[in-house]
Amino acid sequence: MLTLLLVEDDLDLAQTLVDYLDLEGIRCDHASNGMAGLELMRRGHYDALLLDLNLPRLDGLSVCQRLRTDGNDTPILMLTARDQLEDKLDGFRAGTDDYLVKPFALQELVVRVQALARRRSGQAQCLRCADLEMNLAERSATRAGQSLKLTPTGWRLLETLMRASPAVVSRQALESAVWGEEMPDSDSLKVHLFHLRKAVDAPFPTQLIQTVPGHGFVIKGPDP
Amino acid sequence: MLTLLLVEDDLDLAQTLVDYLDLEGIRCDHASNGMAGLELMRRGHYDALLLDLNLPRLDGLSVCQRLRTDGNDTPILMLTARDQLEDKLDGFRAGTDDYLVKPFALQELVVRVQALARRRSGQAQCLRCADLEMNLAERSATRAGQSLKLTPTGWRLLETLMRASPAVVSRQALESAVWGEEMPDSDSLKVHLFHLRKAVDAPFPTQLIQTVPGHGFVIKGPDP
DNA sequence: GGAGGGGTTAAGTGCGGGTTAAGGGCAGGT
DNA sequence: ACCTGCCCTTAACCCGCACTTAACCCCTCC
Repeated sequence: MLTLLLVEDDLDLAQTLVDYLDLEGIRCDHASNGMAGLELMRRGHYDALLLDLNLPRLDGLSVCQRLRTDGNDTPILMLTARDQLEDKLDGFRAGTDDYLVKPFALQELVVRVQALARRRSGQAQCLRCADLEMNLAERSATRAGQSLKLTPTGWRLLETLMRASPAVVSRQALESAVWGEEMPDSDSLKVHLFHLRKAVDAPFPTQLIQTVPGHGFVIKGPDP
Repeated sequence: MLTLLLVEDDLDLAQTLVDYLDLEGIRCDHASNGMAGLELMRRGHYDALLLDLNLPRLDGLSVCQRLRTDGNDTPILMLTARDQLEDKLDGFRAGTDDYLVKPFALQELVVRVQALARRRSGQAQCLRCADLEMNLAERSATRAGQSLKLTPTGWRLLETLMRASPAVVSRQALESAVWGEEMPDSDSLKVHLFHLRKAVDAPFPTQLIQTVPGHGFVIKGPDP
C-alpha cells in the first residue's frame, strides 16, 4: 500500500485528490502550505510527493530544492497550471521526477505516481551499507548480525545518512533533517553523532561514519 | 555520460533527436523497428530507452511489455502522437516510466530522460576538466584516478574554477565565491591557490590551474 | 632601476570537531 | 503523586588543522 504526501493549497482540489486516491487504495496525507509540507517530509517517510507550485509560505520549487539538498530522494511529481516550457525546465532543474499540467485526468496522475513508486520500491524497506542494515518497517538496525540499540534521534541521524549514502550530508542538511526548522541553540549534533558512533562504530574494527571536515558527514558505501 | 537507445521508425525525426542529444553530451544508439530495438536492449546496457509506439515488426507497447517480463527494468520513456488518456494508461500498464506526446520540445525530452537516468543510477553530479574530476555528492576529487586531499577552502576554489571553465575567473569573483561578503584583510587568495596547486597540479606533468596576469585564473578545458 | 603583481614560505591563532559531564524534562511504573 | 530511568540539551574542555597574516623573493613591465 502506497503512502503519499500531497502539498496543495486549493482545499477543494486536495479533497478531491485524496478521495480519489483512497478509492485506488492509496493513502495520502495533506499539507496546505510549503513549510508544513517540508516539515512533514522531513519527519515521515512517503513513497512519493505530489507538489503544487503556487503555495503560500514557501513555493513548490523551493520545497523541491530544499528536499534535494537535504539528500531526500523521494520521488516528486509536480502538479501545476504552469504549462510553459521554461516552467517545466525549472521544475526538473529543481530536482522533480515528473511534471503534470493542470487540469489533468485523475487516472493519469495515479498511473504516473505508481510508475514512480514502482521504481523506488526496488529499494524496499531495508537500507544497507556494508554490514550495517536498517529495517524501516521493524524499526530495527543490525551491524554484522548484532542488533543495535538506537535512540530516536540517533535513528533519524542514521536513516538520513544511509539514505544519502554514498553522498556526503552537510551539517546543515543533517540538522534540518533531524530538527526541521527549530534547531537547538547549541551544537548538539556533535553530541548525538558521538553517541551514534559509540553505538554503531565503536564495537567494530571499521568506522563507517566518517567526517568530512568543514562540511559534513558520510556513511561509507556500498549500499546497493 | 549517458547512453540511450532510441527506437523510432521516422528516420528524419530520429536523426534530429540523435543530433540534439549529442549536443547535450548524451550518446544515443538507434533502431528503426521493434524487433531490432528489443534485440539491442537484450544485448547491451542502456541508461534509458526512448520508445516510439507506432513501429514496424513489433509495436512499442509490446516491446515494453516484453522487456518487463524479461525482468529488464531500464527506464523507458514513450514518445508518441497518441494523446488520448486511454493510450497513456495503456503505456503505463505496459510498464513505461514516462510518456511524452508528440510534438514535444527537445529540451523537455532531455530533462525528462535525465530525471529518469538520475534516479536509476543514482549517479552523482560530476564536474570534469581533462583528467580532473569532482564528485559533488561524495565530495571527492580525483586526478588521473588518484584521489586528491583538499581543504574546505581549496574545494570551494576548485569548484568555482571548474564550474566556470573554460572561462577565466577574475580575482574578485573568486574571492567573493569563496568568502562571500566578508573578505579577509590581506591577500590570502594567493596562498590558498598555492596550496591548491600543490594538491592538484604538483604531482602531475600538466598544470591545469593557470594564471591570467592582471585578470584572474582559469582551469583548462575540456569540461563536458 | 623601481614598482607592482604574483609565487613561496613559515608562524600564530582561532575554529571545527571529539569527548565528557551535569542538569532538566518526559514517560512509565509503583 | 512520587520515583526512576532515559534521552535530549547545554556547557566546558582539549586537540589538531586550516586559515590568516606577514615577510621575502622573483619576474615583468613601465
